Amino acid sequence: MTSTPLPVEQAFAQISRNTSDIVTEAGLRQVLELSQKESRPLRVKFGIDPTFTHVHIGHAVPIRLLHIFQQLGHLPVLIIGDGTARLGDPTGRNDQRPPLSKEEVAHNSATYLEQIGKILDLSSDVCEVRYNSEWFAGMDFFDCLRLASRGTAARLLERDDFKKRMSDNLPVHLHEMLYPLMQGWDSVQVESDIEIGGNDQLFNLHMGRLLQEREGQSAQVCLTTPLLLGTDGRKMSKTYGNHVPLLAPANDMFGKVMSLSDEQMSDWFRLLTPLTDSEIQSILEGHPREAKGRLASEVVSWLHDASSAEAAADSFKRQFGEKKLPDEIPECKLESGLALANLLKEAGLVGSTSDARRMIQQGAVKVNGEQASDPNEAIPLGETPTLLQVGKRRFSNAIGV
RNA sequence: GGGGAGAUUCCGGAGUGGCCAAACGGGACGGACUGUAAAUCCGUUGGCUCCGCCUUCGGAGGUUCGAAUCCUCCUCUCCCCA
Repeated sequence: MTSTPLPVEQAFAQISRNTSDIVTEAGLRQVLELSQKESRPLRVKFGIDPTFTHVHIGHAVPIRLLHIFQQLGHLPVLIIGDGTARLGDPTGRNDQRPPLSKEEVAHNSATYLEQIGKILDLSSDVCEVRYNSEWFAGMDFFDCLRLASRGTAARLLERDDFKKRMSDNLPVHLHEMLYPLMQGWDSVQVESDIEIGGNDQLFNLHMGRLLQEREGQSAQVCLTTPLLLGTDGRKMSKTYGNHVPLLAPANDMFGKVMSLSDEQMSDWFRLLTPLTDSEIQSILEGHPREAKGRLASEVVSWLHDASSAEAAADSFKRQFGEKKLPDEIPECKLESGLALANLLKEAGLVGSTSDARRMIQQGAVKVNGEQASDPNEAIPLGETPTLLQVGKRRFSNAIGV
């Protein structure tokens, strides 16, 4: 993955295109120059807490920046926060995170690496993966006190979410205040030259600088990436259902990107594809549907591969553009003569017979292409598959047993 | 140590004896339309042997013809004062 180093200014431009804050720009130029002069790869830290299992495409933005560094010949240092996860990052939250069990943390860590591996080359010669329990697990109470003595209450209370909670009379727990210090301590431990984080991480990133200086290291450069909004333009979040999971199958991922609202396209192009600004510009001047199709193809070929992207684009066009059947319809073997509502449930197309009845009532159900209206109709099944369809996206070929 | 608030259907959050399978918002799903799984509009959103029946409102009991709503105990959350 290592390539010949780019001139500093070129690298700088490529990096800054994908960041929202750079602390400091001069510092960034300086480490890039130093790295080139000493031909030493920069240690670029990125920490994630394994607090949940599904990584989505919004999380991919900083990881993609990490990958850009990797391609420039630098060394990503991935910190799996199995220590900090036990505490939980209070950033942006107005309540405490529930503490996670050891088992949950271990499970989440494993799924994280799988997902991140889609974006970043995790081979040990081009990437360093560290678990921060490595240094936190062995600290005793006096070590904690020593760490705590590095920060001041006033400084920690500058944080927005702490400040807000204090003024709203919501609790701010002592251990939460230690979180930024822990993240900063990670930087000291891995001697990072640069740390990347989402743009809500700036405060925590700064702690790394502070602690590194106290320990006699040079302060890391902090880079934050812009926030990628969800498909509907709101903050990307699972509860809004507006995210794209990194592990989504190609067809699904393609469709999800196609459901992006038009206004989001330009950001998504910039933050998720390698296209240049002028290329993006000209794509956006064309038809929005074509542009979105291009975006979807780019994203799918990035996270899957080019041929899946092509296949996904084809089947999307066929299924939704021309309203034809998808190319693969799952089969199920069922008893012949069941009432339609029960048949749909057995085929797994609906969650319950009540649900089936509702769908039929709403005109969503087709049997062999014919709209069905009677939930009690007995459906004979034979060796020739009977095509069951619920809505535009649920299909099954039923065969009698 | 003292005082107070609360646990509701996927989520948030109404409801404080019958009109409650439970408002409203979010999410999800369906239909129409289209430029697409955009946008917009309309509708659905506990289960079943479905014009009727069954099980839900933290857990266990109790009062009542009738309880998400009242009482008792339990579990768990949260706030304020000290």
